[in-house]
Amino acid sequence: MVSFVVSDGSTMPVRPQSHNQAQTDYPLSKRSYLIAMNTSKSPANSLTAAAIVENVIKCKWSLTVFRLVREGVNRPGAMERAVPGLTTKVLNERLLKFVRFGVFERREFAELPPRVEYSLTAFGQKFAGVLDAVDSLQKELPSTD
Amino acid sequence: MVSFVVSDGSTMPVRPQSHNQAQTDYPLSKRSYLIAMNTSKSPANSLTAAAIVENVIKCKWSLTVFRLVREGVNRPGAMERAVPGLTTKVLNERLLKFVRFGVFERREFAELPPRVEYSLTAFGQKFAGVLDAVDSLQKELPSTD
DNA sequence: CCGTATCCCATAAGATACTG
DNA sequence: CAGTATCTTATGGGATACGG
Repeated sequence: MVSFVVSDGSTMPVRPQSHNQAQTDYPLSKRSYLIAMNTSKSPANSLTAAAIVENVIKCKWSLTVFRLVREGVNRPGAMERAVPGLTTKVLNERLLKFVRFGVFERREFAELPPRVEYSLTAFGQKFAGVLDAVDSLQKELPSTD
Repeated sequence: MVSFVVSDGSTMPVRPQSHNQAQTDYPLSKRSYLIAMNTSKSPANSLTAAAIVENVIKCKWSLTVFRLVREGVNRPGAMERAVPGLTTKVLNERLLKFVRFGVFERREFAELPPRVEYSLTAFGQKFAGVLDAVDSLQKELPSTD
């Protein structure tokens, strides 16, 4: 009977599985699961969408900031005031990332006091599609009642 | 003329803006941007979809692991082998989170050597809609050629 | 108002070893 | 094979202060 060597030197008997596939027989090669997941600094056009979403979203506040801008709360000060807990530092980190990845656009007005507004780029509009998918997920959740 | 006090005690003259809105006049109240963003440990049914996505996605490997399972690479060993750089520890952390949030289902077979398979739950299928949105984003990216 | 810099703590994550 | 534990390093993020 086939046996399986355990780390301590002992063996475990092997009951063949249905298809009894060898350990090399897996449906998927390593492929390119990684190629995009890099946290590189390069702009959007050298990354996959998945990588952009990861880079941009994997932060506690990313979705919040995105929604704010999308809904018109587009001045840093307003955003900070609208969301208790959101700090200047983190907000700016997110804004920079969104801008760097071509999701947000930054417009500065030559006024005093200074005024800056962020808005979605054309690509950012598409990006919103992801959030819409998230929202539609909501409907699938068991009711919280 | 109205002036604006700078931190050093000096003042900056203020040129009124188009609508010259007061600083309290912002389009959005604080609302519930936060309510869902908690990193609570509770299962899916007490969280919003956005929170689930954040909790589950805000990891370097989450999207990768999700795709693996979705495409049928559903045994931990296979996943680890399929993705260079993915470690046991991180993989298990992600698998546990996915299971806890009801995205993955874990099936254990009473065999030797032990076999475990993960698969998408019904909710997980819906979750995939988010990834589809990500993939469709890909088409909107400037060509990398 | 907008943005940057620092210091400090919490969490993420890679490497490694080990149990069932 | 599947999973847990531990240790160390890297990164995230909150608070605060400051400069344009």
